[in-house]
This record gives sequence, C-alpha cells and structure tokens, in this order.
Amino acid sequence: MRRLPLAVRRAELIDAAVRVIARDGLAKASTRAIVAEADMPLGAFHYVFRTREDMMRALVTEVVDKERSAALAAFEAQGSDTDLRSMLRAGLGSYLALLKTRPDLELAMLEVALYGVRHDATMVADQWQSYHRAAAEGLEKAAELCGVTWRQPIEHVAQSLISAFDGITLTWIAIRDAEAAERHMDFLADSFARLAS
Amino acid sequence: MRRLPLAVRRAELIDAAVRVIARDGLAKASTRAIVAEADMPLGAFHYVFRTREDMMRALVTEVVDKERSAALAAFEAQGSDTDLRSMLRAGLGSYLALLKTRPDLELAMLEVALYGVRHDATMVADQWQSYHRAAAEGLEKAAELCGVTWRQPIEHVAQSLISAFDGITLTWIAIRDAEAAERHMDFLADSFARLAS
DNA sequence: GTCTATACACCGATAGAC
DNA sequence: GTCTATCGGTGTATAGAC
Repeated sequence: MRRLPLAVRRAELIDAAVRVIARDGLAKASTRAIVAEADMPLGAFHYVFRTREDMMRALVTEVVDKERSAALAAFEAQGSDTDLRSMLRAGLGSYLALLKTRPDLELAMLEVALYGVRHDATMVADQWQSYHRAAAEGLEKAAELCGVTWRQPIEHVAQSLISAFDGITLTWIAIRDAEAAERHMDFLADSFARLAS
Repeated sequence: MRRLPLAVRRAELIDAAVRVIARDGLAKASTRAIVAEADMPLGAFHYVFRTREDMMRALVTEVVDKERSAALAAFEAQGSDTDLRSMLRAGLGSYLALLKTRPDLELAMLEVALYGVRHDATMVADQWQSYHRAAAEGLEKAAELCGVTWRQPIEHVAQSLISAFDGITLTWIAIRDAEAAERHMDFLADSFARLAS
C-alpha cells in the first residue's frame, strides 16, 4: 500500500524501537509494540528484518553508536581561549546536559548495551573501542587548542575518559543528583587536566 | 512435602533467581526458570511471593545491596603501614579482582539495578545512597590509618568514588580490558589521594 | 500446606489471501 | 509487495485436588 523503500521502513522501525525502549523499557519492546509505534502492520517487521534479534543487532551497532558519538561530540572542543581544565569541564558539562534532557534515552542505550553483552559481547567491545578512538580524537584536539601535550599515551587517557563517562552515566541513571554530578565533573576535569603539561 | 519454613523457601528462591539471571540474563529469568533452578514446583513461587514483581523488588533491596557491600568491603582498609594512594589502589584492585572472578554476577546486578530504575526509581536511589554511606566510612577509615584528612566533605569524595566504581564496572562489562582497567585505577588512586592532605 | 493442572494473555514467526 | 489471520510456544497467575 505505502510502497516505501526498504531502507526507509528499516530506519522507521529502528526509530520506533528506540522510542518504545526509551518509554517502556527493553522488556516491553516486542515486535508488536514496535510496529504499533511505527504505525505499520506486524508483517512489515519480518519483511524488513528476518528476526527480532536481527533488528536488535542493527539497533546496537547503529543507534548506540550514534548516540554515544553525539555525547562525545558534545564533549568536543568549543572556544579556544581557555585552559585545558575548563575545556574538559565544559565538555563534561554538556554531556550532563544531554543526560538531564533525555535520561530515558540513556537508560534505553544502557539496556540495549547490556542486551548486546549477553548476545554478542564482541560487538559491544568493538563499539566501546570506537568510543575510545573518538575520545582520543577529542582529547588530541583539546590539547592542540590549549597548546599542551598529554604526558601519557592518548589512548590510555581516552580509555580512562570513557570509563569516567560510563560512571557519570550509570550514577546519574541511578540517583540523578545534579549537584553531586557537577562536583564529580569538577574533580574529573582537574584530574584529567593534570595528565597534560 | 518438604515443609520448609517460608523464610527458607524465600531465600532459596531469591538465590536461584540470582543464579538464573547471572547465567542466562534477566530476560530469561521467568518464574518457571527460577523454580526449576530451585528444584521446586511452580506453585511454590506464588506461595512465597504474590507476584514476580514482588520477588524482583525483594531481590533488588536484598541482593544488590549485599553484593555492592561486598565490593566496598573489599575496598576497605587492609594493612596500615602504607600511604593513602597505595591503600586506595589496593582497594580498587580487589574490586577488579571481584569483577574478574564473577563478571556474570556483576552483569546480573546491573540488569537488576536497571530493572529497579524502571519499576521503582526511589528504591534504587536509596540503594545508591547506602553505597555512599559505606564508601564514606571506608574513606574515613583509610584516612585515619594514613594519618591524613580529606580536604573536601567526605560525602562528596564518597559520591565521586561510587561514580568511579560505576565506571569501572560498566567499562569492564563492556570490554573486559584488564590492562586498561589497571591503568585507570592507577589514575583514580592518584586523583583521589590528591583530595587528602 | 503443597502441588498439579489449567486459564488466559502475549510472544515471535509464518502461511496464504489479496 | 503488502497485510491479515493464525500457529506453536511461553509467560504469569490461579483454581482446585490431595
């Protein structure tokens, strides 16, 4: 009836799936709930994806990656005329802003990531590796702008930064204490800035 | 037939539920799977718990708390004749040892915590607050043993420490990179030690 | 008090009408 | 190509036998 290209249907279904997971949780994201959200008949699902697991796999690689990249993009360098500590702090702050506006989405991403660990641990590990690369690029650019250099291999700093992001995310989802998060980010900005000279 | 006290059955069911979740994931932890693991008939489940959600609620408060307390206990002060940095590093290291030996269990705890956020966010927030208190006690004892004092309110340091733990946990579950984890803990021990004088 | 049998909703997936 | 109707299986929960 609607005659949409397969790629469009696919994107709409993944989009609908993310909305359902964010609103109701991964456990409630049945194929029926997803097609209802996308306003499609049930048959359309298995016309696009062979199985539900196929869709979840696509969702993990495409959406979780996009989401985290957006977070790291927010982290990336803005104005140049500041010191490294302030720049790091601003990046962390804009990530917290993202957490505040869409906590449901971050919770969804976390549920999906844990699903990925259960079903294809390698896929999730690769995903995190790509965060490391993105973080390393951001850290390099920040150091350039501030005219400093990292005293440790930038990959190692990037790994610690991702772990710090992971902590901020999980802690925020658990207790949503804005003041504690701000203080913790002050601490992190100080600590990371000390790794450069 | 077996005539066990209700409390014993209850404990056995929760224990079986944790094993199932650790082994197969929260999504597979149906009432049937749990009673099979506990070697009980299905009826026993609803004799002890009114609904599955009732059991999950009990599991969140009792088990997740116990698990995290064990982690923080591992963190707590051991030998006295060292500096604060080494003591913090040792504590973090013993938590990583716990992650290494039972990654399935930590993944299970994380799944359960996210379930809790979806179904009773207050309960999870209270849980994290109790971690904060436990962490604060550990930090106080560590500072005493080293003859130093924290330059910031110990509650704030504890909040950051828990967030660091959260990050270590999530990162480990995602990529299980032991070397990166060790390096990150070196960085954390340095950074936290700087908060005392 | 304990367990079996079963009710009933919903799941993923597909066959077959159009 | 698209959608409806339905299958087989599993979920939670309970009624009723013992």
